[in-house]
Amino acid sequence: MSHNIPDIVIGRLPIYLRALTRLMNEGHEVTSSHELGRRLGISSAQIRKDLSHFGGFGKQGTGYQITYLIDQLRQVLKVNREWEVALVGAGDLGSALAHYRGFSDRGFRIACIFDNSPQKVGKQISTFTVQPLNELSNTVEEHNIRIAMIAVPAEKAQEVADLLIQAGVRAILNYAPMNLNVPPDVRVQYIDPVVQLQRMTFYLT
Amino acid sequence: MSHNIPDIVIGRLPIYLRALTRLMNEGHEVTSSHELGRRLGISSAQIRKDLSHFGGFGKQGTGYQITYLIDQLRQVLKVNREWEVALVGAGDLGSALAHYRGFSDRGFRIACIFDNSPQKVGKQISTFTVQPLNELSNTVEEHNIRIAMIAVPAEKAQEVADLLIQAGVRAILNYAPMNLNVPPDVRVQYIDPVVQLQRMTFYLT
DNA sequence: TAGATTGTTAATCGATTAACAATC
DNA sequence: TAGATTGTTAATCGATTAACAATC
Repeated sequence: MSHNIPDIVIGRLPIYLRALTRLMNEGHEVTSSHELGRRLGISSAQIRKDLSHFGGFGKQGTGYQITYLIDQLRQVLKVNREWEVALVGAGDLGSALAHYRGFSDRGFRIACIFDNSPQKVGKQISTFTVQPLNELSNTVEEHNIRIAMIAVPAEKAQEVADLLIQAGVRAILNYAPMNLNVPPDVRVQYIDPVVQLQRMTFYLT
Repeated sequence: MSHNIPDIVIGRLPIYLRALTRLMNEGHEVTSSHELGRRLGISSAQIRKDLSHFGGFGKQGTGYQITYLIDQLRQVLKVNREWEVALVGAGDLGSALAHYRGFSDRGFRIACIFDNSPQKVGKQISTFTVQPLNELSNTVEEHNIRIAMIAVPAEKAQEVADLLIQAGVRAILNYAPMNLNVPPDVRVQYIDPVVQLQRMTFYLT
């Protein structure tokens, strides 16, 4: 079972989870590695191999009980609970994230929003009041927050990351278009739409 | 040179390009595979190998002229021009994208925005007027637009994708949290913040 | 039983790394 | 020249796929 799972396998589990949830909402009760693979453009062998790292979740001849597999994957990924997330940056993007309704049923809840511009501090965004950056350490430590999203300009991203890590954050979703330098026990994921667009233009004729 | 470049290599080039631009802005004129690798957490061998697919851009003993390498990578990725992008969805996220200033100097320009809600159509967002979805085909075809961003609810994403592809789009950046079914000559990239968060919680203690 | 599909092993494929001659 | 770094080849490492016995 769970010896040392490759990163790349962990990276696919949320995709499986999303597809399974969709299948469930469409009224399916059971699926197979073939059906899931067809939907995702992944080989059925890979899906079975990936899942086998964590246990035998299926039945020969019939496949996988969808609700059961969803439960198991949520457990593996530790999203069978609600994680509080700190959001730094209350610009257009930060506001859009604050309003986004899609976090809560997938394991996350924004708990606080920070910004250092005087125009933003004190502002009401969704159900939150924007806090100044100098309250970040206290708030994050008090709530024992381990996850943060950075939606500030590139020039500020590294210093914000340093602050967050200092306060105990160990997972960062960085929307600023730059690489962050972090200690080895901190995970970072990046969202840069321009990078993703540039990954496609090469193939356009 | 350019026989059949692995996807994964193409995927790293925009990261190199971003880091090189940053180095340039910091005043550097020359860099090495070691320096770049250190910044990105990538081995120097991999960077040299990746670049060697497209030519010899460096000099033994000294490294890479940054402005030259940037030029070459922009050429390889075909972002040494400005691509017009169609944006579908004028909600919080669509609006944030419309206001984002970071596209233009990296090869992209939003050219039009579509939404099918009566409250949104006709609305002014940034410098755009939101157009109804039934104008999508005409506008996309007229401008010969090849790239689109989808920022609509998950339930609508597949039908919007079908419309876009029908109109000639061949590269889609999908913000809706679901997999799209597209023909093999269409590239899709996905942005789902929850997936990225779920890739990190596994590692939290 | 016949048909289907899992979980796993072994084979294949591809990507990363190490090493070094070439050379600035 | 001495030191540094590239581009490339070969070795290593890891991930994907194919195949199939087990079994529902």
